[in-house]
Amino acid sequence: MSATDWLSAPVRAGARDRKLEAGQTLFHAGQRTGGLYEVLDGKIRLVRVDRSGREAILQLASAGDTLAEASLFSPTYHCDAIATTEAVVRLYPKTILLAELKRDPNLLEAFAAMLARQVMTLRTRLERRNIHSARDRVRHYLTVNAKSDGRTIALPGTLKELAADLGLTHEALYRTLARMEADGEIERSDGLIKVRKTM
Amino acid sequence: MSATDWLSAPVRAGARDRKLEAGQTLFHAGQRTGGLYEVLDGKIRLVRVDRSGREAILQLASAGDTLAEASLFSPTYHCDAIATTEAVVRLYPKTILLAELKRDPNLLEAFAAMLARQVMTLRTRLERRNIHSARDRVRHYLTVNAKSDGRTIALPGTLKELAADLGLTHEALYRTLARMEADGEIERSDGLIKVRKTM
DNA sequence: CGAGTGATTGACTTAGATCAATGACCGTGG
DNA sequence: CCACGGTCATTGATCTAAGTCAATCACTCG
Repeated sequence: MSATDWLSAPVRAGARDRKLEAGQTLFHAGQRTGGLYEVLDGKIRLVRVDRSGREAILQLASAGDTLAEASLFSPTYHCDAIATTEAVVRLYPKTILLAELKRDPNLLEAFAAMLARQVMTLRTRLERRNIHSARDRVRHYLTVNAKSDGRTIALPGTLKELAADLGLTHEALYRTLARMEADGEIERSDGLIKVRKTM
Repeated sequence: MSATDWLSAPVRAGARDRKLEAGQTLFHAGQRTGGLYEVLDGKIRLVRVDRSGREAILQLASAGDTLAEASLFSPTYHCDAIATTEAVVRLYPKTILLAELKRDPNLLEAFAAMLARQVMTLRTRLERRNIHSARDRVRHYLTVNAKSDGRTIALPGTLKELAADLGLTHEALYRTLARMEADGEIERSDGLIKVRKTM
């Protein structure tokens, strides 16, 4: 389920961990690419900085996320990576990883499959952001993430995290869920949401 | 630059085009996967339908977009694909494509590279949606899409399309650009936007 | 020339952001 | 063992930016 479980033993063996202080730079634009990073702890932000010093965040990676996949296929980085908090990252060096991908077609296929899945879920999340109403956005999340029974949804983390994922403030999400529950559209119990039968 | 220029000649040779009327189904969930689709004309929506018949759009694919990459690695589809308008799609059959990917590591690498790039741009667009202010969202777009001079941005299509990409109504975008121009932050000329030097 | 679309601006409304406060819970260190 | 700091969950009040509705002008295309 994790973003890196497709990696083979030889690649894992070559991994190196690195600890970063808050504010420390992991790499910057123009630098030679090192490989694939996995965030083990903390938060790393990938940013592009324009002439006037404004930062545009390209990705905010938290524990479990992977970063700079595209850098595997590029000689240099095109953005800066900076630790937003104290953080630990794991580097799978490009040389080993690319060699392994070349040597082992199954690994490459697993890599491609993982990327394809990511593309799919990212597109879905982006599509969800096109929905303006908070309630409909929650409904979209619920129908997309329902288990096989089509009714039950397990919340992966806190509601605050879900709110961030949905692009809502946590207050807005709390209110929306409260209203949906009051209207009998959903039922809540600890980490679960059940959608009531709509007839 | 197109989403399919990584495809090799043998794969292209096996492609088949198909025309769809508006409302017609391309495939539905549970059906055996056919391969990789490219939208040549019109719009196709990928939807998951819940018990009560509500549709949740997973992707809205327009001409030039590719769809169902992940289905290459799955035996059955997990959503429905329906033509929203009259449309033409090109199918690169799974059997040929997978065989070619297996046979030709360079092709597989090109495929992975394309997917990795897509992941990157999708993440960037998603990150942009986390910005609430219309003006800051436009600024994010401008800094991310600036040419090498860091000032000039070529608009790929119409402003309406850009507005949709940014997750704004076209009115909101027009107003925001007008205000930014009035404030001297940008200059506009036909299909170009220039960011004024900020000191 | 009329239909269709993009660009633009105005007026009005509202949903969600923002600010603020509270209670529950949890781990921890004295 | 308990007080304390921290975070999550929740709700209230207020405000505003962006959505919605609407009208106009410029263009293009058949």
